[in-house]
Amino acid sequence: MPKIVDHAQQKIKVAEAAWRVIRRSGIENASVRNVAQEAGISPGSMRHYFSTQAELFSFSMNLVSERVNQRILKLSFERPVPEVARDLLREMVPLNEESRSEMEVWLAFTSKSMSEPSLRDHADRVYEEMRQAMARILQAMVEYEFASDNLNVEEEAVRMQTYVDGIALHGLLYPDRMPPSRMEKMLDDYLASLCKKEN
Amino acid sequence: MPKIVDHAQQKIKVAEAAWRVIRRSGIENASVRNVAQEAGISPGSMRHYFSTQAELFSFSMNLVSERVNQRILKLSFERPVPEVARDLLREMVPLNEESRSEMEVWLAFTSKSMSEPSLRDHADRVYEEMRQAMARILQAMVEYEFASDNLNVEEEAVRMQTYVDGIALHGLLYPDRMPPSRMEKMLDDYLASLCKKEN
DNA sequence: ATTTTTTTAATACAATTGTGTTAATATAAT
DNA sequence: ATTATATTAACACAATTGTATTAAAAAAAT
Repeated sequence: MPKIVDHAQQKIKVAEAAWRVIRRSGIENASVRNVAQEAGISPGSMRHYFSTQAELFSFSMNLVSERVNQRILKLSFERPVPEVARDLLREMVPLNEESRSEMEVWLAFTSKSMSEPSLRDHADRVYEEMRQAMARILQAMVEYEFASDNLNVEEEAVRMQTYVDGIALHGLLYPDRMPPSRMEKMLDDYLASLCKKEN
Repeated sequence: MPKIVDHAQQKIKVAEAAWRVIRRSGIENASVRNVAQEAGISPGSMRHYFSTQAELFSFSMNLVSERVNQRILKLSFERPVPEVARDLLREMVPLNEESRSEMEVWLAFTSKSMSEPSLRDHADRVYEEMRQAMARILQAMVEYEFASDNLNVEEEAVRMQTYVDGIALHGLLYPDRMPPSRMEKMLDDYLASLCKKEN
């Protein structure tokens, strides 16, 4: 009957507008009206897709992690494990404008999640998923004998995540001293250090 | 003549109230009125110490880094370099409630600084100071032959800072998997890796 | 005790916020 | 063309925001 618009697509359009507002002016300026204007629709209209601001934030935060997830799942796993590991880690630091944008927004949401339990749940879930992905690739490195079987996989996964997130944070905040080339080198060096037996 | 109150002390009292509000409810709720109430004074009264909210934020952010600085300067430097290095790094991660509180607030300000140039300047300055402190301790480790003189001090300082900030971030956000004991171990392991010659 | 000056309290104001409500519009099926 | 309905625009409302102003209160010097 009426004007059929892709509901899901429209929500994504609005969420991406929210990202742009957050990047440009901070999450404290991501008001309903500002996001609607950025999305090119009326504020009242936006309420049709997100009846509350909390919903919009939750959806926008979810969409960030989903995008990263999709890129990771799109990686080819039919390759030597070290190559897969390298590409996996590279998806978790801001190497290009797209991932940089996502991670700036992610940092804003993560920071807000410290005092917002609803966002906190999602942040924790994503943290766990990432850690598990890292544990799996480490396990594979051990099984294919690229890494020593002395390696404590679970413990190393936490260390890896800490290391990678440190690189990502500095890549975001201090890109002059931590440009993409430096991030890649630090990731490569780290993976190389894992490949030496008996570390 | 009139009621003499320690102006500087009062500003600190207000800034610390701002910290508590930021920790409890996020920086977006650190309004003039909320902070004044937390400090136990009237909103109009607070304007005598901070005529604008931007001033309050700037002062509060400065106070955080000053506290960390003061603790670092209070360290005894008349000791074996590796001990000094260990204690220096331990001041840069949330090992106790005091530093945890400071760093939670610091993360909030740092995150806000991404879209607030005024705060950004201070964040960058502190980043440089910390990196230089790390470079100095690394230089000392080389000079006293605890570390190989092959070590590129400036490059390693960036790596060290990235590593330490990663630990601090995970200590803040995921204290279950990154408790103080784990942070200490990761710092110790890192320093030990520097002490092996020819790395 | 009086005076001087800092500090506080109380209000005011326009702007912006999140959230509702309601009337108008546009679109696709009949 | 008519109709049914999804979509939009416009406005309303109370709450909160930063900032400003003004009168009351408090305290220390004389």
